[in-house]
Amino acid sequence: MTRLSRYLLPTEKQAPADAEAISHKLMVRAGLIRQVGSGMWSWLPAGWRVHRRIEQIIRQEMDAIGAQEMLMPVLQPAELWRKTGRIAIEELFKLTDRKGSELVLAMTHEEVVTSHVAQLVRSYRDLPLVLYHFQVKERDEPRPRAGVLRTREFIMKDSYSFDRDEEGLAHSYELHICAYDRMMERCGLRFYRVASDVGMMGGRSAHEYMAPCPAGENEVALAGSYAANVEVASAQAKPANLPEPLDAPVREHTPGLTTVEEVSSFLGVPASALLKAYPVAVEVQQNVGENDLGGALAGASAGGGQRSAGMRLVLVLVRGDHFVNETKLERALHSRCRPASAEEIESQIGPAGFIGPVGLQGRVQILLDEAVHDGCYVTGGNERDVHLRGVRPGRDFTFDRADVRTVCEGDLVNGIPISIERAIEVGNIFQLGLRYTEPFGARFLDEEGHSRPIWMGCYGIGPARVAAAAVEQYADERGISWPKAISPFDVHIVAIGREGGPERRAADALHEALRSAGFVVICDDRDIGPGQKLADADLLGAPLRLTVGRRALEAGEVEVLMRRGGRRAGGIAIGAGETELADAVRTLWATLP
RNA sequence: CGGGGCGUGGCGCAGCCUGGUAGCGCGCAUGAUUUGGGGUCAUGAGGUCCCCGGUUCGAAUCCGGGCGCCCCGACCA
Repeated sequence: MTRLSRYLLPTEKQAPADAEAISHKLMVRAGLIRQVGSGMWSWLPAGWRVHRRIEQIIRQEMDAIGAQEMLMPVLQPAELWRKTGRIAIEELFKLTDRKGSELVLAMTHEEVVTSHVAQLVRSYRDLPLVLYHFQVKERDEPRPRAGVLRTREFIMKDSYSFDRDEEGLAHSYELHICAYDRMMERCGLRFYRVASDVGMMGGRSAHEYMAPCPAGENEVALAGSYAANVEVASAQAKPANLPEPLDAPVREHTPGLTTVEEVSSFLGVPASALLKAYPVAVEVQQNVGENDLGGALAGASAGGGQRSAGMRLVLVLVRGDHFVNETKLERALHSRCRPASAEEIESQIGPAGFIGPVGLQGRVQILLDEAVHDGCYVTGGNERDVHLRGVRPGRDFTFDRADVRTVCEGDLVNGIPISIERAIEVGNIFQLGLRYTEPFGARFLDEEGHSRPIWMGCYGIGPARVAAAAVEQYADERGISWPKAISPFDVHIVAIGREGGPERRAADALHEALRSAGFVVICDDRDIGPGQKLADADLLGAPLRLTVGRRALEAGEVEVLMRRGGRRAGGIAIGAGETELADAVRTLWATLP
């Protein structure tokens, strides 16, 4: 029996002063988590129950697709990470032991699992293989935030698939999509599966599982069946409103006017008729073919720097009402890039705030966004206090083209306008391809005895984020409202009245009946006022609340409240036998979200 | 990495400017009262005022250094 009088559930009336996000406030207030340091959190008993229930759902769905659970260490030799080049990642914790050996704290486990597979898998008969574990991940986050949403240490389920060929990988990927869809549904989350950037993992195709909520750090673009992270989303732009074309560019004096807003209002043209010039410094690759290895990982200035051969400038042009998307830009350039420094701009292009594409031929590559259609635009004049009107791409400057802008709300995909929502990334799946198996020499012998590389995928999901997302999505002004599958308790019994009184005896009987029927029950038997108990029950958010007070005893019925929406259900007869009680609750339970 | 803010009992805060016995609300303990929405009363416990150094007769308060934590930004030229 779980009695609140004996349970560590430190609820608080006031949220921590520094909390912003709803989930942060409520999870602390409800006594689920406590902070240890920046980005470091303990899970208190009730919070840990939530975490474990989510884990269990994930575990069941992984097992259901034939994945095998194992466990790999967090502390790892740095050598493994040198092999893949990921030693250069800044978020990777590095340390040395007393002998001076270099170690890392793993942020994911591709290196270890792949090194195992490279050793242990020999034959096509050993494939396909899916391995997973729940393990702590360590990340030196530049900025931990929002309680358990972005932490430096967290538990993640990560699985790794190993296949004979690309088709096998695609199949493993599909299996994971099914498993992940089911996990999300079973956890009761509203979610989107969106196309995403491959990011630091390197590799090929990728999707993210996004739970929409205001505290989310990501934005997703949605249009009908289209769903993509804004970092990679593409869409058809709303048409620009262009002025009459001119035969040649005309100089305009624009003293001190450097922003799109200033220039467009001064010249009386809409922002969409301007070309915004965004100079970036791009890493020059010596050997593009080899790039898949280091790829997006080797930071511009990071140590190792195997193939950086200096920087060159590229002038990116997007419409004045659009924004450059650096993720898409790096993809288009097949290289890391960063905004150019003030010195680089001044020395190679022109005065900051007045730069443009005209007159740069041969000196700086010009990359024109696809949403810039033929017509005459206003651009910087590469001269202080001067802009040019009537600049026409192709006539007045030459360019390369790419889709490098961030989509806007209302842009079209297949004729359907995009909406943009904030969301928490709770899971992600990647087709890694040979990104990790090659460096570790993970190969197998096929039916003909030929050695072939193993095709790999990886798949992560964070139970803590699932929990936080559920809190965000369903909380109301009274507190948390858990989906029934992941609530710390199924039923919260509020026992009003004095200890030893008839209400308490009735509550105990109810507790025992439901417990033996398989429900996880918490009973508030504390010697405090009824208001406090009811408020704590609201805060903790179990889906079903049963109140046993004098009112109930007189009516001969226990009062039932469904937390979501605060709906009252018909009472349950107190005098009924255990079986009848359990059946009544079971019937109600089936109707809960 | 840039900007801003904060560190005083478990939580939320005041006191600091203008140096002089460390306070308030909630919580906690004990007792009484109350028992369907955080009720009431009484008594009580609990603090290295983040740390180190300096100034001073005297530092939570002033000065210097450090540590910790939070928020915003880190594309809009």
